[in-house]
Amino acid sequence: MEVRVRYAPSPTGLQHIGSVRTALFNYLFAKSVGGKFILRLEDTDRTRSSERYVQNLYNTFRWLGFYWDEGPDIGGAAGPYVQSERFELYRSYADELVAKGKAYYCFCPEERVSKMHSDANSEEGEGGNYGYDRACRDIDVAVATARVKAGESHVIRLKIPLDGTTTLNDLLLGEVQFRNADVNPDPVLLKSDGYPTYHLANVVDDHLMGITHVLRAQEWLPSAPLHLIMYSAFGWIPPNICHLPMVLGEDGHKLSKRHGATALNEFRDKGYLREALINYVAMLGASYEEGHDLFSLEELGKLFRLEKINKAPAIFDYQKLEWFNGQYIRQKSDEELFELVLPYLSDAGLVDPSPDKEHRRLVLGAMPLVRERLKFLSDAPGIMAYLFKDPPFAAKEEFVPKKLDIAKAEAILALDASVLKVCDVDDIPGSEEKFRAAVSASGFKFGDLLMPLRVAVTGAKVSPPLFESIRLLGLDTTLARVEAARAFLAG
RNA sequence: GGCCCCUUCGUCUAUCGGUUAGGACAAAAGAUUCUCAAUCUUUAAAGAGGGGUUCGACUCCCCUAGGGGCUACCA
Repeated sequence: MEVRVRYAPSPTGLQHIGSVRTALFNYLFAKSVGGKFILRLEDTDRTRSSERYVQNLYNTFRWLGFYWDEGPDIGGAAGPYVQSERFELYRSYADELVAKGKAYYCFCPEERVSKMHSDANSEEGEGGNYGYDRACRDIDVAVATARVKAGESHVIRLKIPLDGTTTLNDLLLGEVQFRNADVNPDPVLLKSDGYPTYHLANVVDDHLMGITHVLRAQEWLPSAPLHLIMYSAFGWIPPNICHLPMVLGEDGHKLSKRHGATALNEFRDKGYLREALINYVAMLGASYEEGHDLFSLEELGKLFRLEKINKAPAIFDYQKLEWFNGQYIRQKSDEELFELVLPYLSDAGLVDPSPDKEHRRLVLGAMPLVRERLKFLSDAPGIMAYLFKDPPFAAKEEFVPKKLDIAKAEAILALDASVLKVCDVDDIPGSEEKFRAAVSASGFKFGDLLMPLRVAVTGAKVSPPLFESIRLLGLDTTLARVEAARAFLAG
């Protein structure tokens, strides 16, 4: 039988690390067994769902580069893939459960129920289960049906068995037993607005869409028995279920905004590469081959094994992700990196979005100089600005090598200028040779000779390699900057 | 409070009863070097605690502790 898995987000927020991780694991699992990966939009929360988040979802996955085989935007045989478009379905299935005596109409005002919850939470509880008191469970069906027909506002609740146990055979966790008395007492299946809750919709749709494996985050574990009870109420065979370990922030809590960047578009804007993100996230809570840790999406799809996933939650480590990012940046060719970095340079106003020949030459030529200095693509404008405009000079002290003074720095600059004038700046070893010769003649150290020049040319004590930079800029620009710096120091 | 899950270096992990407990990130030191990076070498760093089972436990079982999640007409 063909394996079918789904990613079923609700468009109530931006795509973030946690949800993308679930999606990725589903995708990799599907790939590893030649199955299908399906997207289903769970937009049954009418107040929180928004089209904006749907677009964010599409954008995110287009950027990441792994996509579903069936989904709202590309269609498929099991559609529609948007739950609001399947609206009528859920009512009829909920009614079916009522007819079977597995669910019931509930007329309790929402305020009564929520008051019950808040009371239960404020009392320093003496134990037992909180939640709905099942007041409507035993209303005569005929009476209840009549009230519904009369138009009375109501919800439909699932009858959780009062005793017995429900056993989940989790693909990762193994057998997990729940006493039915501990399960959320009679959860709502159909809301008073006629929309299903997650519980109903996910069970109905997973069944109708032929989902064979449900991989979801471990935060869903407590509702697994409820879903199992529903499957058996319908008389359906439940899918295989696997609860994935959660991703936590540095403080050990569920990853959220306060941990820093968590939304995928933030990572993209910051200049993370999709390869790095995918590679890192895939390795969070799982292991593949020992010995190396750089894997492409394709390799991960081949190597993925459910059994290799860890049960314990994993802490999201931004530093390790940064390392992956550096690795992938360094793998890029000059041309590839050029394309990646260009949007950042143009956003910073350094180059035109479609740069002229001279700017292309500069940017492309700078790629070998900056490649291993970029942690993020967004570092590019800061590192490369001096290539496009004369640097502002911050402070005179910047020019001064250790143990020297401003007058010495100025003298060094004068010397540098004279050496530069006899250099062929395209000949880097040759130029360096000439400067080394000047070292012995002047008595300054090689580094001391270059520091003021570096600051004059690049505007900072930390920069890409000096001689390469000078070659890119050309002798005229370089000498002009040296003169400007001398004037600055003298002034 | 109740229920459930989890527990190897700071972090991500390897180990499927017998290993000097391995690797990666981060950290520290060194090499290299025109700065900063990158790179290379080296170092430090772990089986939560207590009981069992066993000839032998990180590995299996139990208890304790700790961490996490859930406990909605949100998903």
